[in-house]
Amino acid sequence: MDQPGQNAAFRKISGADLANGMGSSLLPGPMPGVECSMPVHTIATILNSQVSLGCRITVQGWVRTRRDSKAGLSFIALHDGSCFDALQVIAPNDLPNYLSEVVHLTAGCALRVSGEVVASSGKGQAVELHADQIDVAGWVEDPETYPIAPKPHSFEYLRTVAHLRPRTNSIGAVARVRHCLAQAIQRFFHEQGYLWVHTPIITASDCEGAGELFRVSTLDRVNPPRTVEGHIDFEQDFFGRETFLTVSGQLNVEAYCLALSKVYTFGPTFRAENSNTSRHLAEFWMVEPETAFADLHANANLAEALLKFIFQAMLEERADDLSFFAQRIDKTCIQRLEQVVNSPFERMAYNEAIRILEQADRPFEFPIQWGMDLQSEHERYLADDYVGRPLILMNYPKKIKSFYMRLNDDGQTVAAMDVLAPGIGEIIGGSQREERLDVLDARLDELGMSKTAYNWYRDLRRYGSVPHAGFGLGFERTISYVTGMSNVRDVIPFPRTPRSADF
RNA sequence: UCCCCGGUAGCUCAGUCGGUAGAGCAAGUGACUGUUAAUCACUGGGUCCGUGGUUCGAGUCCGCGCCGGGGAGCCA
Repeated sequence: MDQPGQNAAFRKISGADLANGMGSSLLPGPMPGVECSMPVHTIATILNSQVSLGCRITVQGWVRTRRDSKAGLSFIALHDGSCFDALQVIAPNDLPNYLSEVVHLTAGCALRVSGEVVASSGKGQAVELHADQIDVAGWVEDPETYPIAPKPHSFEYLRTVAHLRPRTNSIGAVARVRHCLAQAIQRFFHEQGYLWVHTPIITASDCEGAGELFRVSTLDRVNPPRTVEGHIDFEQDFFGRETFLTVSGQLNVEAYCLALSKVYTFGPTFRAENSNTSRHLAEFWMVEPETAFADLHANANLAEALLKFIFQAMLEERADDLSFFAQRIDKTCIQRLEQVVNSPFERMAYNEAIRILEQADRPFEFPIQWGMDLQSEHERYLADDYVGRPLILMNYPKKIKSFYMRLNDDGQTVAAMDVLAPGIGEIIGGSQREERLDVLDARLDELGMSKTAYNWYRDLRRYGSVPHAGFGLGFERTISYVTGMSNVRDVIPFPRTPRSADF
């Protein structure tokens, strides 16, 4: 109802706000100089009973389905993305545009609807909106070829219409889950006293060792400048040297770690690997905390606490979307999250893992041998079958791990760790870093890597070096694990993979 | 990049022995209905991924290419 004072509880909306997509926000408090006749509500607030029955309100969104009844009304399922469920709008046939517009609405049409919130006399919902005004903001020009029909689509097909797939139940739910997880990650680190460090996207380091790099260049592609030897002369490139998109913020964030103690990065990373699997993207997001005065065990504890915190947030904040995933995508996804939150992660040394694999009553394609890198089949056996919950594997042979990982006293293993999630595999890879300059240099020499290229990194070991540790959490793999969506291409808005950068 | 499988209506798929195209859903129209994956009837809808070949004749068989899926490697 338009009682004085009620509007004040909600931010008033202007046309400019609507154009900016702010119309459905529910920020409290008035905005000076902005006038509007009626508050605009998100569907979430209505379905959460935050709006009293009898209130006259406006909602805005897109039609999911329309059903007509000869009782003199139509039912419109209206969706605005604020929650999983659609709002049922009752459109009585005495609306002035009922015959001319309402009965022709199809999936995807954009509407502004005003009316009264009433108790539903149907079964599927508690409340509905009895419309007294329906404005069609945008029609679907050819309903027959509208790519998102009100029916199940394959995810493979939806990738070909990535600009419209967020209108589906699944991808919309993924978007809310992704946001919720991102917020929970930031909240966790903030509450733990970690600083978010914005490490560079462009890097000159061509041997971070984590994968193939994308080159960043402004040189003429057809006739690039050449050196006298005939090589491309990157001296004339934008940065005066060869540069790439980063594959990891780790080395840079270590510098801030050794000044601010507790730091993390959260941003996109890029790998030009020709990987064609359900777990790899050329552009993906990664969370990389780095903690000073921390050893591998503190690092593992942080990884476990982080995952438990964000999964708990999921259970509390996105129950609607989770129940959809449990119903349609992966029956076990909710109990899996509850189990992870409530039970300790298993910790296991690489040596022990090898012993267990040797004794497994199952043949492996790759025979078990100390010193080998664990294959997918081995990780799967350990995490899925032997342990059955998240598993932290630690202390791998140095030969299969990166140069910056701290050498253990046995001289054979390094303080590395992988967190393996059942059904997904590795979602976290991390280590305690080598803080001793002489040991680090020996490793660089051993691997034939240039010490001068790493001078600034070596400086950190020269000036007030301390033990420190960190890890990388694959954000898309985490979303996959939470939702049961089996392909990471379906948990990032616009996936980039080999031979595919559409949209 | 390697191995295996697939590409037919807007979508999901069937298509026998090589003989010229089918279903469900979606869409349109109508009937019915406080409906909710509504139901029922009718109607429209096809570059059978592309290309070359075999054949009297190719959705079907063969070569090459492109795209997609599953697995592997790389990794997060």
